[in-house]
Amino acid sequence: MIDAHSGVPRWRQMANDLRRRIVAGELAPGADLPSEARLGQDYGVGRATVRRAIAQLRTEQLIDVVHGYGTRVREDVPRERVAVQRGSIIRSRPASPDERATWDLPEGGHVLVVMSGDQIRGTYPADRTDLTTA
Amino acid sequence: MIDAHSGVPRWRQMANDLRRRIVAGELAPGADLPSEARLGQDYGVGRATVRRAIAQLRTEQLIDVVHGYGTRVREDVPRERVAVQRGSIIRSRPASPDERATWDLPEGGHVLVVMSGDQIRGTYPADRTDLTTA
DNA sequence: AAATATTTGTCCGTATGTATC
DNA sequence: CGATACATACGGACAAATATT
Repeated sequence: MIDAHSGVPRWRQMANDLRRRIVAGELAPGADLPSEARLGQDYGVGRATVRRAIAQLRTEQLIDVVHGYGTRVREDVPRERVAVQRGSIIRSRPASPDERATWDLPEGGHVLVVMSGDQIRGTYPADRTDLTTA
Repeated sequence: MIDAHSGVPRWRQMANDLRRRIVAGELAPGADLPSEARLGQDYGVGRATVRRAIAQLRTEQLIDVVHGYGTRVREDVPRERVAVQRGSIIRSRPASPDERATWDLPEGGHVLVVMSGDQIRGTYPADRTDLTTA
């Protein structure tokens, strides 16, 4: 499964393979991934490499990791719809540490910022919000 | 600077401190951060810990890292304004690997997706785009 | 052009701590 | 309490990209 001499880093080959299995539905939403130790055996790599691959899928928000439990394929969350006024400017940027704590956002989580002129009209967690321009 | 017994992981204390220095302007946009080796000496931690802190600031898109060169505080890029039609739905989600390659997005980079009904009207790199609801 | 130094990237092993079951 | 699993942290080694001499 892993070609150590392909020039592609092993952690990336591993992340690519896991991503493919997730997108294909082989690893369905809500399903548990094998443990880090098991993945290391399956792919023939050390734990640091496993964790690098897991970290990648995490920033892509394809999986959720729970300390002491394991790793799960992320399930779709119903998105709340927020109407924005005409003339608004909409921006997506990485959440600050405070914002991550406020909304329990994952690593790399973003927020949607709605502005009017220089005034900030609202800030919303990007992973569970859709903006509508009614 | 680092309290090994505070309960807060050392990499997080380090990331917090570097973030503070960046936001305060002590490390200005475009400025080079010290090398990993130097940071390790300054904070009294190993290289793995330095790299974990750096990775954090990277997902927060506060810094850019160039292989073989070093780490720089990210500079503000002018954002392109894209007008969206009334009735559109706007969503921000993590970029796929293909999208990251297309727009040269950093790890954890997002895209803004503009939809009308179930039709996708446009996809834009979130770090250099503002949407306007004219 | 070429060799050298610097710096980040990858990968491994090991140990210990902490959360969940 | 014990077993399992993820989190933190160190050390070492070599590869690859960049900059300098």
